[in-house]
Amino acid sequence: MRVTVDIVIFALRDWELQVLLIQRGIPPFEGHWALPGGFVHEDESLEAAARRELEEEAGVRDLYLEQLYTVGDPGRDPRGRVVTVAYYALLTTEVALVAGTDAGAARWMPARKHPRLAFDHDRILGYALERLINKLEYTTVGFKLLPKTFTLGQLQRVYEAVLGRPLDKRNFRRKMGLLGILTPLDEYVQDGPSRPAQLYRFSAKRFERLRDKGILFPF
Amino acid sequence: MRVTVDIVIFALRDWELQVLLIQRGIPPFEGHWALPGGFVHEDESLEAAARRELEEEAGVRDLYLEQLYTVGDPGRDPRGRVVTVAYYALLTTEVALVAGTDAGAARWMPARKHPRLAFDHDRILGYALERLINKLEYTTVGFKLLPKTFTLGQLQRVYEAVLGRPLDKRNFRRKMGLLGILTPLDEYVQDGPSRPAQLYRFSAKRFERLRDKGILFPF
DNA sequence: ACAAAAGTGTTCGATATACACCCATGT
DNA sequence: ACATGGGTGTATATCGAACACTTTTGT
Repeated sequence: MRVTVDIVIFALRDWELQVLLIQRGIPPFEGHWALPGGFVHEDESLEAAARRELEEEAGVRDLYLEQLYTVGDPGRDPRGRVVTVAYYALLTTEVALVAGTDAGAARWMPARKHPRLAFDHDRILGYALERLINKLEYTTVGFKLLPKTFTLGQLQRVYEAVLGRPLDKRNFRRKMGLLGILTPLDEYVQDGPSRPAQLYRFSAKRFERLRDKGILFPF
Repeated sequence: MRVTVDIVIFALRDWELQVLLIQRGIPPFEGHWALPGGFVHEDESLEAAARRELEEEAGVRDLYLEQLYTVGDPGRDPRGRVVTVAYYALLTTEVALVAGTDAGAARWMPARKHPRLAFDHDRILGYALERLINKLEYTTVGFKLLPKTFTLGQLQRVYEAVLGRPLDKRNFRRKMGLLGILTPLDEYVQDGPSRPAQLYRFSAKRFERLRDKGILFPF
């Protein structure tokens, strides 16, 4: 029985949630778009296989990676029995700028509006999106889509892009402030003709402390 | 690469959350307790394999089954590379009374207090317990541990057993009542010397309606 | 009579939501 | 001057947590 890993690679591009897809060059589903992935080697863990594929097919390392679901129906791959462990990955906005530029067949597409995918990859992508939305609300995955420092406006745009709906600026800032997991920096950036915005960074230490006290949610 | 399914079978016995474990008769880990499981056949789906093992090793059918996580580190099985898809199952209290009585090596043990398990099954069991606790709060898995009709006292004991802490009776009843997914029956049962308790059943239709309106949470 | 579980409301604090204006900057 | 995003507070509704007594039955 052959085992593969497929990866749903999410990133924010132009403040839209997108996924990196690969156009298949060989049958089955030749010409169709599909999730990047490949076979698991005999001597590597499932996660190592996923990271290797990420580097080979998207040219990225050091990102957030989480196992999603395993599909293995007989007949899902016309070539024979294949069990696929699906992962999803989150890229920061800077990394996403260079990801997938090597492989000619790779392309970013909107996560909610994309062509029919090969195999059962539509289902996997839908499930990944659902999981990401849920995790956004009770974990800190949102920060994984941004660089180390960011403005509150950028952070809110991440949440809006993933959730797919607008959020109230004042409520969003109050909630983030109450969590106490953001450290303001003495730096300001400006993007376009507007008032400069203060930079923040995610404070993992404070987050761990809160989580251990049971104030926040487990991962 | 060989693929197996292992199943964490939960049930309430004596109002305690227990798991069904199997004592291994052959190396490796001979004599150790382990999760029931076995190899996936070439022509069956992962879930079908899990259901087959449930019937073979525990003698149960028609239960709640949900995929949990997939482990596949090289070296986790000394016999060679094995990728294991873990599931967890919920048995109703009546079914649990007969489960595992055929296989001599099967035994129910408390979910939170059990011997060291073979392979990495301790981790899998811990993860299953965590998942069950989380799902209890935003889904209706709690009902899967009870027969079709039940009293509110029994339902509360299910929640307390899974969560591992006592709940306030009035708050519990009010919350359940507000959800509007319980249908009272014109039947009463009595267990011991006390006032008879009204029977209820879970109303899946109302639940679906609420969920579709976004009032309840997605599965 | 008493033991044991069923049944029933109110108060309070915390949390989520709705909502509008001034500020700093580039053009 | 104006367009653009940054930054700030209050009022209200909703939800979760704490808390005690009466009822019905078997022994």
